Order: sequence, then structure tokens, then C-alpha cells
Amino acid sequence: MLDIKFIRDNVDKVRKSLQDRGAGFDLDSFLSLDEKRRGIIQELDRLRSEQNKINDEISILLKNKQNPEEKIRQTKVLSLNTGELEEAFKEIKLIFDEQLLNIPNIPHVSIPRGDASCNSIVRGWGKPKKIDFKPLSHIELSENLDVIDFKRASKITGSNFILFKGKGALLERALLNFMLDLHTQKHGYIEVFPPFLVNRASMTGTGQLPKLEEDMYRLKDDDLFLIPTAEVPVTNIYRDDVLEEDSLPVYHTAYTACFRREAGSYGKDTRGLMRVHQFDKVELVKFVNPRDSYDELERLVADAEEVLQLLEIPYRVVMLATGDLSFAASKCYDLEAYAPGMDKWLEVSSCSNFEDFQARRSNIRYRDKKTGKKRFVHTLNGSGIALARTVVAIMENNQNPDGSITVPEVLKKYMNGCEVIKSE
RNA sequence: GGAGAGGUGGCCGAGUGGCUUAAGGCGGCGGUUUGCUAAACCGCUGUGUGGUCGAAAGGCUGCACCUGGGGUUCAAAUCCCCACCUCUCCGCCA
Repeated sequence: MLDIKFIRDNVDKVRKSLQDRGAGFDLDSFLSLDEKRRGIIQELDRLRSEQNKINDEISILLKNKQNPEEKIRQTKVLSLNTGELEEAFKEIKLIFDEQLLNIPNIPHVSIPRGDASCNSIVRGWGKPKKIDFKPLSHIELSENLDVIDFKRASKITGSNFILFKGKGALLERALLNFMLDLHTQKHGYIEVFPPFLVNRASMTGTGQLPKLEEDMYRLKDDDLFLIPTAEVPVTNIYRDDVLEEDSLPVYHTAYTACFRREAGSYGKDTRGLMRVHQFDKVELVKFVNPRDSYDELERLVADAEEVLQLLEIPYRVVMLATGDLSFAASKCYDLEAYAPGMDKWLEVSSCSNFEDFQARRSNIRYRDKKTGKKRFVHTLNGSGIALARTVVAIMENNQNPDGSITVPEVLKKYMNGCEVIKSE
């Protein structure tokens, strides 16, 4: 969330941010609500102050064995007034807090203004392999090779779930191990394996709540949520903590399954692995000194890109425009892998700098060495990378005329030496 | 799932309704002493929020904060209810 003081002092900036994002938020009525809120605080504090004084006087009277009846009568009335005002304050605070949580982060100046059509392609890597036959889609390939069983996944759970089989399951597992090894051994991330279920406070801390409740799987009896991304549990590791400045930056990587209801997206990419309710992902999360966060973002993107480079999958890096930016992010790069079977660019990673937006919500701070003051860290995260669609890219890029799939060089050792996935 | 014990500042730990402005200790910061270090001694010590002064750093001032939420009372760390978390024992279990 944004700092209310910042909002008050920078109304124009916030207004422009809301416009650029196309967010429908009534800033003016929020500001007048804030004014009202502060008015009540002042009156409430005045009443309490008066009451505190009389209470002290009562204490002294009692100590001197004098009768405090008169004073007690006085403060009884006061207490009644305070109680009423407290009710009013509670009501207004509830609305105020919720509205504050619904104001999106301010987009960084470096990104294009406008909707998704204004997204800009920053760079590309690799060239699609020459495929001199009509390439199959991953759906056809995986059904022919019997490595994914879509029908039975539907039977077990429902549509848009996946049942990997045989070499398909092995490929999934190999990819996860390959990516975790790369990030821990080469890029310096510390691996964590967090819970897949989180509570409401964690979901609010990273910004999924209150806005996106209907997008998530929720366990009503326990008020827990299945995580839509490892970003949630991993960022919340340090909720309400104060880190030492010297310990920054902190890098974590985690494998988790991710669960998304994808409510309202039926009809879009609903076949195959494109948009599924459960997928595997290796996530990268950084907690950094605010001074460094934009350099850290570039390195984060590079770390995610290296996965695709080593897998030899052609991709492009897209800088999102203000209107396409997610709620909590101030700057975001998407990585899109090319899939020749579908002739589509698939979003396989999203790398964002949240500045102090999540840190303020989650109360993650560091102690400034010079001043001794606590300040909010900057948080960043990115997929490094998301699996289902990466599997699509691997299958479709590496397919052979006979319908088999060549295993990328770097994955061979993770697949017990298997070089080609073929019909058995 | 059942029974019990707990949750107090950065940490440990006292505190059963009003001199609590949260004792005492550890740690941290500053100082005295000192050839240097240590010890000893002295002083200081958190967070949030509102107002106000200031260019700022920050100052002054009010309020709130003893896990969270309700309640009782003129007054709650303290009494009552609910939730969450931790620990111990029992049960169940991969």
C-alpha cells in the first residue's frame, strides 16, 4: 500500500498513477474521508486526555483516603462520550483501511503509459529452429507420446488439471531440479520450501487480498488459501521483521505448486497446458536496500532469462505498460517463450519491483546503519520460471518429424540420461 | 481430537484493578577512568499515530500500544469471553 502521508503530499502524482493504470478509484472521496478520520482522532485524543487527567486525580484522592465520588461522576459522562466517538472512529477506520489497501502502486517513470498494446519489447533471444514439417501442438505431441493424460486429470479433479505420466512426469521433475540448482548454485539464492497454504494476513501482505479473493482457492473452515504463487509464503517469511542493513540483499528461491481458479477466463487458452488451475513454478524473491532495487530488478530478469537460454528456447523480454501492470508492481518485465506448434509467445515469467508497496503492507523493514532508524525494504520477485508453459515450449521447439521430442542438453543428467522422449 | 500450562519492549523476566511514567537484568548507544583493551561506574534507550515548529535532520506536545478481537469498570498488562500461536501429556496418523 501507499503511505497515507505520501498520498496527501502528492495528490497529483497519485491521481496520474490511477489514470495511467485505468484504475477506477475515487481519490477525492478518499481524501475527504481521511480528513474526517483525522478530525475524529483529534477530538478523541482530546477527550481521552481529559479523562486521563481526572483518572489521575481519582488515584490521588484514593491514596489520600478522600472521597472521589464527585470526580467519578464527572468522568462517567466523559467516558460515555468517548465510547460513542470510538464507535464512530472504528466505522470510519474500517472503510479507510480497506480503501487504502485498494490503491495500486505507482508505476515507475521509465515504463510506457497506456494499455497492453503499449507494452514494449525490450529485447529478444534466440531464433526459432527451422522446422521443415508442420509442427504439432504440445497437446497432440503429449497425447501421442502418452506423457500427459488430460482426460483422466479431468476425471480425478476437473477440467484444466494435468496428469503427467512416465517421461512427462520425469521432465517436470527434471526441470524443477535444474532450475533450483541453477539459482542456488550459480545465482546465490537460498532455497526454501514453504507451506502451500497461507492465512489471510499473508495474502493481504503481498497484495492478493482484498482485491483478488475470488481468484483463489479458499478453505472456508480454516480461512486458509492455496497459494497462487510462492511469492506469497516466501515474501511473508519476513513479515513484521526488522532485518539488519548488512544482511541485505536477501535472495530466496522456492519450488511450489501454484493454484489459480482462473474464474472468468473460460474460453481463453483453455486447451492443453496453457491455462491450468495447478502448475509448478520456481520462484525468485529478493529483499533489498531501496537504493539498489532497480539494479536488482535487471539482475532478476537476467537470472530468469538464463533458464530459457540454457534450455535453448527462443524468447523475448516485454516491459509492461502502466495499464497492464499488476496491482502491487511499479515496474514489471514479462518473459515470453516462443511455441512454434501454436505459433504463440507464451508468458513464462513475470519479474517485478514492488518498491516498498508490499513491505509496507507486510511491515518488512531494515535498520539503517547510519541513523539506526527502521525503514521499509524493497521487495522483488519473478518466476524463474513457470513450468506448464515451459513444457509446452520445450515440446514444441524440440519436436522431431517422427513425433519424438529431443531432451534439452542441460536436462539430460536430470533425466537419467534420457535423450529423446519417444513412443514406447 | 482431548487435558493442562503459557504469550509482557531488540532479548530474558517481574508484575491479581488506581505513584506502572511496565521493576530488575541482558544487549545497544553515549560518557568517566585508561598507554591500549577489558572491567568498573554514570547517563540514555521501543513502535505507531494526530497536532505543531523546522528547508531538512529533528524538536515540542497529545493519544494509542503488554499476541489479536470483544466485554466489565470512572479506571485493565491485571478481571471475563472468543480467536490465533507456543509448550507439555494423551489419542490418532504418513
